[in-house]
Order: sequence, then structure tokens, then C-alpha cells
Amino acid sequence: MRVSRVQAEENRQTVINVASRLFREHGFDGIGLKDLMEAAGLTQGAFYKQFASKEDLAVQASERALESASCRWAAAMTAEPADPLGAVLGFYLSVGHREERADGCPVVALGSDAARHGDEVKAPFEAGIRTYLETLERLISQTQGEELESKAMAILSMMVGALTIARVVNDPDLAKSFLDTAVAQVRNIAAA
Amino acid sequence: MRVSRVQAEENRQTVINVASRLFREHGFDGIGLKDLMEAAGLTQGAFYKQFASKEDLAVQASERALESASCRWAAAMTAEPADPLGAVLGFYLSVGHREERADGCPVVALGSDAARHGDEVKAPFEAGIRTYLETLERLISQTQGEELESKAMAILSMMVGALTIARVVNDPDLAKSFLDTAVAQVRNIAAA
DNA sequence: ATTATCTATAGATCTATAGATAATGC
DNA sequence: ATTATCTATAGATCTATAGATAATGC
Repeated sequence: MRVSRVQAEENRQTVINVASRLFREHGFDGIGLKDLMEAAGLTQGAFYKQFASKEDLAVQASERALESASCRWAAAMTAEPADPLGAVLGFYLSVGHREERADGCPVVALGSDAARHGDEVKAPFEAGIRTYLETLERLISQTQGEELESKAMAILSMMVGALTIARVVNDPDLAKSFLDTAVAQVRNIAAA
Repeated sequence: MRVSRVQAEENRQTVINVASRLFREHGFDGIGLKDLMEAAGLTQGAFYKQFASKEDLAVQASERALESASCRWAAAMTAEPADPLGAVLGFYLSVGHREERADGCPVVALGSDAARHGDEVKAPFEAGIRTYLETLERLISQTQGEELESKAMAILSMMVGALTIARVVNDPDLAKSFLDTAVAQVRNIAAA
């Protein structure tokens, strides 16, 4: 029943990866340790040798989710070097992203949940948001040099808000209008 | 133990009001029926004569929360008739609203949760968002008559996103920057 | 000998139901 | 007679712990 240290660490990473997806899909309170561990191919009993508590896993899964979100921004940007801002907006404010909660932006998927938790859960969200801001500042500095920080914050707010609203609304046309409008308005802000 | 029909209906309304606050504070999954009913001054056993299921209460509590949010916008506007848009922005994008989850905007307090639920929970959110949009369109039509719908959507997205981010971040200065930046940028969009 | 994982379980809590109680409404 | 609420409980599930097992690491 015992596995090697290397395998054990690999298992721990699998649990974090699985949790980062399933928490985004079901919320921190919407999935139990039994289901999380089974989705990682283990049993519930192994959990407390790997993590101090469910809250501890929430922290580490949030870190993982926000890191992977930043990677996705970077991947989109390098895939479309002619218009990196357009690349980010293209996937972030897309109908696909709206329907893909488990792999999508953790700020939107878990924002309401994280707001209810303590500093330790919020910390990775703050770090991830700061990384988003740095990326946006770099992207818009190519077009315009004034008030970069404010513009980046306004753009990120509009992206998060538009996706949140798009997911909370039943009407797919209304959802798409919010996403498309945000793309256009972000470009306005970036070019102002 | 039995009460009059009038009293029974009053009790039901109390449960809905209490739930609309406690769901916003703890999330749909973060509070149980026992605590909800006790907060309304009743016992758990009375619940299923009043509601079909917890999901049913989630729908009705969401309706109540979004109605009460619209009332709050209206109250702010009538209290400051010289600058109604400024009045709405003044409370919505305030540090006070950031710290007041139970009575604050349900889209921000429960957006991630509602996105995981079915059409019946999302419906009141969609209705509330449409009311927000109508109000915003009226407010900005006084300054400018072009592309009202798009502007209203962009403004609402930025408001929801900025408050969401402000709540998910530990640093109070960063949170305030997001709120203040959103106020300035909303005014830009409204005046454009 | 150590330890990663397993099975099993404690104790709490969750949603939902059943039957008792006592006041309303006819 | 009806019924709003109560007490009590069923059955499931939740987090966390305890002890058994078997493979690793020394």
C-alpha cells in the first residue's frame, strides 16, 4: 500500500490539480474530501497525510488555479504575437470561457466563495490579480503610456464583471452581448 | 402551536428575508436549514410546509435579494437627485459595500454560486441585471444619447468586477484603488 | 523502522419526512 | 376538521481520526 516518496509527492500534486478544477466547478463547499480524493485516484484516508485540513487544500488549490490561469494568458499571448491584448480578450471574453467553469478564471469561478474565507485563501487571489494587472500594463503600454495602473484595473474589473454576469444569466444572447461589449470597451480604454 | 394564516405568511416572508441575507453572507451551501429557520425564529420542522426544497428557498431568497438591491439603487438616486449616477456609484463602489456582504449586491455576493445552479436560480439574477441595466440607461441618457445599451452593460460589468475583486483581495489599499478607479472610468464611459 | 495509503469509524451536520400538538377557521 | 409549528428521527454525507497493511528506505 505504501508508494515511493516521489510517487507520494506526485499524488499530492494530482490532488491539488484535481481540487483546483473541482473547487472551481462546485465551489469550496460544493464538493467533499471523499469525492476529491477519489477523483485523484486515492481514498479519503490518505488526505490528512497530505494536507492539514480542507481549508489548507483550498489555499493550495487556489494557488494552483491562479498560476494556471496566468499560464493561459501567457499562452494566448505568445500564440498571437501581433495582437496579444486581442488574444487575451478573445479567450477570456468568449462563450467558451463562459461555459468552462472548471478550467476558467478562478476569480470568476470562486470569487464569491473566496470573499467569505480568511486571509490565507484570499492571498493567492490577490497575487493572481496582481499578476493579471502586470500583464495588462505591459500589453497596453505598447499603445499608450499614461495612467497604466488605473487602466489595467479598469480593464480587469470589466473582464471579471462581464464574465461573472454572462454566467449568471440564462439568456445566451444577453450573455454574449455582455462579453462582446466588454471587448469593445476594453479596447476603448486601452487606446484612450 | 398553530398560528393564523396571516401570521404564517408573515413567518414565510421572514424566512425569505433572513435567507436572502444569510445566503449572501455564507453562500447557498454555507448555511443549513436548521440555522436559517432558527434565525427566522422558527424550528427546522416548519420548513417544508413553507417551501418545497432548499433549492426553492434559494430561488425565492435570490428574488428577494435582487429586489431589495434595486430598491437600494432607487433610494440612493432619490436621496441625491442632482447627481443620481454619482449616488449609485458612491455606495456601490464604496469600502462600506465591500465589507457588507449580507446586505450588498447579490450578483457579487452570490455570482459564483448562482453560476453553478440551474435556470430557476439564475432567472432572478437575470431579471435583477436587466433592472440594473434599465436604471443605468436612464441615468446616462441624461448626459448622452448614443449606444445606451452597450454603455450600460460596460458600466455594470465594471461595477460588478471591481467590487468582486475588492472583496477577494486582502490589501485594503489595493481594494480601494479598484473601487476608485471604477468610479472614474464609469464616469468616462457615461460621458463619452 | 518508517510511512503512504487503505479500511473503518467517530461524531457532527445536512436535507427531508413522520407523527404529535395545539390553535385557527369553519 | 384543518393546519402551522413542534419534536424526533431516518438516512446520507461531511470532516477528521485511528489502526491495519504493505512497500519503501535505511
